[in-house]
Formats: sequence, structure tokens, C-alpha cells
Amino acid sequence: MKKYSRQREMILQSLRNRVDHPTAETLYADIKTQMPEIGIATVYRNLSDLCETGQIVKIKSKNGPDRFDGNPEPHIHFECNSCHEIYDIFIHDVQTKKMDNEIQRLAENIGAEATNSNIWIYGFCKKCKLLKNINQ
Amino acid sequence: MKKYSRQREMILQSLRNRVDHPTAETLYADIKTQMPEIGIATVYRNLSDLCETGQIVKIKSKNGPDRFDGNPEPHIHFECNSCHEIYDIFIHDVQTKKMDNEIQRLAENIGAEATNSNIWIYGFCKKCKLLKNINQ
DNA sequence: TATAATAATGATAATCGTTATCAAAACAGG
DNA sequence: CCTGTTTTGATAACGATTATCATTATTATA
Repeated sequence: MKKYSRQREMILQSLRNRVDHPTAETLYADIKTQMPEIGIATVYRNLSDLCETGQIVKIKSKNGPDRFDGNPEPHIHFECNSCHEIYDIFIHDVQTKKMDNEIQRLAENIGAEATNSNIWIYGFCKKCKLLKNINQ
Repeated sequence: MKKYSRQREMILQSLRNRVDHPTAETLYADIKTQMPEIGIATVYRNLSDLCETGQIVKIKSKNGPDRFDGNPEPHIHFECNSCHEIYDIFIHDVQTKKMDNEIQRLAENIGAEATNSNIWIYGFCKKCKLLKNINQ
């Protein structure tokens, strides 16, 4: 039976209080300032558990270690080709529903049943787009 | 200047001759039967090179090592929640164009410029869907 | 509230996937 | 062929993550 732990609660809250998508190490360093006794294994362990219960989401960026997202609500991820920062793109419920239907139809093309989906967009973020235009 | 190599050619052809999305290790084991002297480092090295030139695509599945796709044409990936197999879903050019427009519009929501995108669908594949229905 | 059962922790060893190193072999241009 | 450059294969090194295990924290029950 699952037991409460101060550490797990701290990890969940820390992640929810951020708007970025930190790695386990980043989150660990952050939490260590408030809870110096915490170990890195505890962070990895709880991040896995929280993913399994659907409270957070693990996201695999193009390179580098896995990242985590404290918002389990479906949304789109944008990764910048230049600075590799990850941004969220939220869409309205109506549009989400429309997309879900489309996704379901696509899965049926191969006789499968879709439960969820994941959309990544790559390109140049606002900042890097400007820089790119200046430098040329 | 880039030079031809028997090994790179073999890796590219082996990957193209498959319909699945093998890991570097799987591909290595496969190639080793025909080219026993090949080393694993050569496989990793060339897979990276082939990705950089856009001849193949690296795909990051939910867990486990990276996988590779010999088809660089844009298409959708489906991963089964049960057997973890990855399947391709192809869509028509018209639909692709429509989606690209939508993706571009979404990127503009955060002031970004999209260059490409990636869609993953998760769920139960044809086989596992049937098994699931039998067992309940 | 004390006790007992069990789950979670933190330190760290082990593992896994991948990349770096480097001497030897393969390739390409003259 | 000869020469310069790239690629190779063996393997060491690395970074991220998981496993192990004795200790500590949490929870149910007496």
C-alpha cells in the first residue's frame, strides 16, 4: 500500500510551481536548497511513480536527459531548434475534441484503438527567430 | 570531405529493408550476420550521420533505447501500450498540407516559427486490442 | 499512545545506452 | 601506386537511470 512521503509531495509541488520542463537533476538541485537531506535516487523514484499515476508527464527531448512536465492536461510541446528550450502550446477544448476525433480516425487506419496522443512542434522560438533575422 | 563506406551503406540498406523501428543493437545484431567484422561503434556513428543528413530518422520511444526509422518521409507513429511495438500511419499529401498549416498556426500562438512536427499516437494495436477483449 | 508491519529513504554500486579515443585499415585524387 | 584524409573496430569513458540494502518514516492496530 502506497504511503505518503514528504519528499514525494515536495517533488510534485516543486514541479507544479515551475513553468519550464526540468530534468531530474535540475529539480534535485532546486529541492536540495529546501530539503538538503534528499537523495537523487528519491527524486528519480518519485518522478517515475508520479508519472505512473498520471500526476506528471515524462517528456523525451531530442537530446539530453528526460524532462518532466508538472501539467498532465493535454497540450502541445514546442522545442526550439536553436536554444532547445521547450514551450507549451495550449489549445481550446473544442479544438482538442476535434483533434481527438482525428487521432481516433488515424488509429483506425491500422486497426488500432487510440488512448492518447502527443504532438511535438520543432522550429525557432520567438527569441531565436529574432536573433536569426538580425544575424543575417 | 565525406567518404563512402561499405558499413554506412549496409546500415542504410538494412534499415530501409525493414518495416519496423529497430534499436542500434538490433540493427547491429542483424548486420553482423552478413558483416561479422562490424563494430557497434560504427553502427552508432553511422546512424547519427545518417540522421544528420536526413536519410533516416531517430525516434525516441517512451522507454528503452532510441529507435531508428528508415523512412524519412513525414508520417505518424503509433506505439502500443501493451506490446510497445511501433507502427507507421501514413496520411495523404492533402491532409499533410492541411496539418502543416494547422501546426504553423499553433506555433504562431507563441510567436514561434515551425519547421517540422512529430505526432505520436498511443493506444492498443490491432493484435493487443483483440487479446484485451478476449481476456475480459 | 506504543507497537508492529511495511513502505520509503539516502548512499552508493551497478547497469545501460551511447560517445570518445586512437592505432590500423579503407578510400579517393593525383 | 602514393599520399592525405576519413572511417573503422576495440574498448575505455561517460552520463543518466535503476537496483540494492540497511536505516528511517509512515500507518494501522492494539
